[in-house]
Amino acid sequence: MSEILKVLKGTKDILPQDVNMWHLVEQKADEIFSKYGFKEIRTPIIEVTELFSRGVGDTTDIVNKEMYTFEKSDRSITLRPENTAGVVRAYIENGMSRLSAPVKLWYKGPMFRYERPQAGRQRQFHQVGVEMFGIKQPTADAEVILMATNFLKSLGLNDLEVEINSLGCPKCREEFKNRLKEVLKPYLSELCEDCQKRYEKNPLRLLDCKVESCKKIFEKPEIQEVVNSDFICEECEEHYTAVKLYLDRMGVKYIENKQLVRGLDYYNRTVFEIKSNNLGSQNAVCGGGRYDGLVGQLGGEPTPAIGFAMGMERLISLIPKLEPKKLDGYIVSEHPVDAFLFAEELRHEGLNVEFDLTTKKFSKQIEKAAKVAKYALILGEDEIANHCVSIKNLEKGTQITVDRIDCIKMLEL
RNA sequence: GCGGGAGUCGUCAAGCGGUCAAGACCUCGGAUUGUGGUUCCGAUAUGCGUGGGUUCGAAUCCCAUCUCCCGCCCCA
Repeated sequence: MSEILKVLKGTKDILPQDVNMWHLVEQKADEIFSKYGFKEIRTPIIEVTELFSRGVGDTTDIVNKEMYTFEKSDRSITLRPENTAGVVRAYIENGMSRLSAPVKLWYKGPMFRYERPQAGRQRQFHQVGVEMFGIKQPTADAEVILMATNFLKSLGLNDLEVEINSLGCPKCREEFKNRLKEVLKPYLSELCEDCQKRYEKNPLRLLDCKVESCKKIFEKPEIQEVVNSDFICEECEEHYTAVKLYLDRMGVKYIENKQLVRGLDYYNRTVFEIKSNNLGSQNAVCGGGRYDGLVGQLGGEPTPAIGFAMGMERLISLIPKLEPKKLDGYIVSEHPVDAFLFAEELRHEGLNVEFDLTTKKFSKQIEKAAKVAKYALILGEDEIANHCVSIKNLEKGTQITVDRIDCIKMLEL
């Protein structure tokens, strides 16, 4: 197969037989998010590169090695690797801070990351996500998490686990980082290469290293003490406790996971993930958290905010396949003009109808009808002469002949 | 970016150095000249991811490359 006949690595065609799954996810997103007052927003797929380096954070892998970036008329442009930065940009640029808080937005669409593809990970993938601006109270955190679980339930996904954690605010997190670095300093040379990098870049990520030798070091009592200490300040603690209380009252089951550290720099306080055991190693279907500093950091009025994103491919892989939809009717006739006219008539009435464009033999047309439609609509000599149609129910095998005017009523039954 | 496995018709697959590359499903045509989903017959890979090499001979061996899968990393 020549190069031009292959999709690019890490990209996929979404084929007709799977599109109904995508529609289902999109339609449920619209339905559920609307119930909570979220409005859809569509932002461009390309943005100025700096939006991501400043927004997502230039210590992250996403920005450092995974962006599709190119130059055009002296500007550095990037295919969005995620959509929070873009939505925040739109929020600021369109003056949405003047709107009455909360401003609740949701989006869906393709994202691009130059990564090594594997199960549940593509270079072009799709996310549905939400962002809520202007509410610092823990009710916002709880509402967003609750909505995420309800959305997943509406797709029939029940055996998922919600994990939550609090990263504290910049102040208390900084203190924690320093304490962590201090206690790890003596072992720095024993840590794996990645951890040594993380030590400088993002010490919080050290905690979920999978290398055995690192794990052993982290098990040392003096380190465990720091890891398990409740480093977050009183205000953050209060916020976190309230979030958990609301979740408890709303019946949302969750697991607290102190190791849960999201990879994007902008998060603070509440972070959460929703995981499935049926996804292999890329097991998160949803990830999100609070990012109170981002709007200000990008040049807007400081505005608290919280959101999440879900991987649509991962969602769809968890949903049982839907049966493809059949046509309402397939017109069987050896007289193309009559078939054509009748098909159009029915289409105008809102029915999905096809007829045989090649005028094959009668029995072949019936066979085709049985494959693609619920009813065969037979227009033979007699029917044409009497302006009627024979309707054959292809599941039951029954057949009746009616006046064409009554056909639509019959099909709707 | 780093490890491991795999690539034979649209799909699932047999073949593992020596005729014409099994078979099944799908698709198409016929048996059936106005009635299908059962049955029967027939068609469909000068080709075995791609490019080199070894050999009298290669889908089968070797090298490279691409892609997919699994793990690491990272994340949705």
